[in-house]
Amino acid sequence: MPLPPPQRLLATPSWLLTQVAAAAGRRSRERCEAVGAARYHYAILCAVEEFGPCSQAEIGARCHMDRKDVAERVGELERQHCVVRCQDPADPRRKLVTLTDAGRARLEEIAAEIAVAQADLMEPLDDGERDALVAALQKLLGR
Amino acid sequence: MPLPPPQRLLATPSWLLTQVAAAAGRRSRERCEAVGAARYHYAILCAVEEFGPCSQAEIGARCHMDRKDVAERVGELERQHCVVRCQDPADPRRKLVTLTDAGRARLEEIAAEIAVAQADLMEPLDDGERDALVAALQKLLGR
DNA sequence: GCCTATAGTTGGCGAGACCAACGGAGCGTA
DNA sequence: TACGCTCCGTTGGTCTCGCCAACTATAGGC
Repeated sequence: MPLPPPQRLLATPSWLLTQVAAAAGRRSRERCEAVGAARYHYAILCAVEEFGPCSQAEIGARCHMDRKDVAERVGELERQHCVVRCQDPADPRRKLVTLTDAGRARLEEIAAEIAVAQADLMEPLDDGERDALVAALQKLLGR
Repeated sequence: MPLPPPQRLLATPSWLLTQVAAAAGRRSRERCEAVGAARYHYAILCAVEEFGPCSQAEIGARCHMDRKDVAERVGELERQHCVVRCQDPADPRRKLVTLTDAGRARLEEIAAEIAVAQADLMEPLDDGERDALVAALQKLLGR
């Protein structure tokens, strides 16, 4: 039987967000690990799929990831032949990350797992509540 | 100018939660550090204030913290004379954590900082949206 | 008197967010 | 043209947070 948390914490959005995000992260991580992937990989693959070959800096800016972490994870994806890295002819500083066919298949594989995790997480909410939650989070993010 | 994230991520609650929780955590942490405290300290002080002298195990269960972390943080609070730890006469295994006057003052000090962080975080939302967000998060947590 | 469960403590791990420094390369300007 | 500033990728760290394993001591049921 779970003991109720202190009222102060229950009224503190940052605490609630931390708790729920931890639970959501756990679910997503477990699902990703089931197919041998990490959460970062999903974000990178999504970015490369939607915005085409793009630099690591752009991936980091779009997915709110540190440059270091992008470099590491892209390296992992490259070793799995999910993406290829090649120098940008227009600017040799940049390395363009391109999705391969294997990467596209991998993306859909991970996406299916992620979808299960989301459904599991959001199960207690009805459709209206889910939409409201997502909208509120997007609003908080968009600054 | 912030580049927009991939649509897939924007539609993924767990990703949104992680991002917003990270931003919220950053704000709260900065505010807590301004008065030389950690976020864990606030949770512990809240629990002890609301539920009276209680065991470390109970604090952990209520605040969703690992026993190890509770022990460490309570030790820090004790060194700052914010709480006292004494053996439970009814069960020598338990250590009852009790709030001191200094601890109560410290709690209010930290609470004021936390409140600023919350107001800052939730600024883009109107009252209705805030209530809906908090209610949805509580619902997701309550399982 | 056993056996299991619980409480506290110690030590460690892994994921994530973040920061600092470096070399290489673009770009504007004097 | 040469300088300075900025950006990109890379390496090597740090810090928080959640979590797990092992150990000792004790409670409670059998």
